[in-house]
Amino acid sequence: MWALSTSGGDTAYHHGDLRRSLIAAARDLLRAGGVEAVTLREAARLAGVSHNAPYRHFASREALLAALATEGFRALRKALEEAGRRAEPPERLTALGRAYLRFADADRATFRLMFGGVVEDADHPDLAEASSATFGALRSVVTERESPAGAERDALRAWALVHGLAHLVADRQIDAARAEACLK
Amino acid sequence: MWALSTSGGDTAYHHGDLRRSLIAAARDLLRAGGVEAVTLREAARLAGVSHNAPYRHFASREALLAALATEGFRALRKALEEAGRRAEPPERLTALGRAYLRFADADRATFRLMFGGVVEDADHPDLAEASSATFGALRSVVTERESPAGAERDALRAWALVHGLAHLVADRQIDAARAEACLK
DNA sequence: ACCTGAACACCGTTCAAGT
DNA sequence: ACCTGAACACCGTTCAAGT
Repeated sequence: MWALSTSGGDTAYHHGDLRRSLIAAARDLLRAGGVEAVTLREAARLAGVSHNAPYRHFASREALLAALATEGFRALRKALEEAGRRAEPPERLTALGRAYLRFADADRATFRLMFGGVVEDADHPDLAEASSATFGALRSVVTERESPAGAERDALRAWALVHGLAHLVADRQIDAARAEACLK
Repeated sequence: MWALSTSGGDTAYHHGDLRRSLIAAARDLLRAGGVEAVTLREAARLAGVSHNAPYRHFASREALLAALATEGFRALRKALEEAGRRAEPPERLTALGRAYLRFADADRATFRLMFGGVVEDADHPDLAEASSATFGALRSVVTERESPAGAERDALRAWALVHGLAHLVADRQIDAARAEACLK
């Protein structure tokens, strides 16, 4: 009866897309109401399945949150890499900073989930990998022009400045334009 | 029968200390398990009252969280002011930065609650006031030595740097000593 | 004033069962 | 494999009632 539904719309999750549907639903909940609004039962409801079906794809609510954070780190990494490709060394660092700030501004809730401490990296290997790959992309650009003494400290300072600005933007304490003006 | 208990220990909350007991209990829960571990029912249990008694002092769970964040901002402000009093202008800014980082390191969970976006400043007047008073204390020191063009941007940069370092410390991505080394 | 117990609509998670 | 319904122990919040 629904053997044909693979190709058609509403019931696609019956054939392997439930994971994706749940992540999409959870992302909507996150953006609308923050971490505390993300519940397995509501995500299941939005995906049109029973409250129990999510456990076929996520071991726990935290695993679903970890998947959202993982996707966030991948998207941020992609944005950083694209910004890096579009600029040459003197301005490259600024371009990455701008991409970082735009990410935080465009998806505040995901940014907060990524850095809010609700999901522990250590408990979710995919998340740990995505997060360190993102920092690797950032670090390689931040250190590319320096090697003398103090380089490591300068790199950390640059990272902290951008990260702090991003948090202030995500918290709506300053706006994105003022933050970008600080990138020099 | 318990008319005398005002002066004595366990049942003091029956006479006006319940609010304080609940905050203390909530603080323990926050430090032990993060925001999501703070529940009204568990705080009530720790304080030795029925699950319903907290509503005499807090309109909602969020109001209890707001009280914790408010106390956090007051403690941070006090730490910043003391640091400022103990140092003179050239080093004063660094001293404040150090105090900020030590606060984030010593009470990561509270720092995250204060800046994690779970409680909205706008919904809690006391919190809004405590938070802006804290930023005022910071801002006055950050701008005291400069007035020429670019001063506002430099002040924001200094704030963002310290704030970013503090988040990285709270997230355990760098340790407090490395962060302090970045304050110059 | 401050506290209690029962009640309601939610959660996350587990289990036995259906296709 | 993937999904369902019932069940359990939790929540936040409200209400009627006790002292």
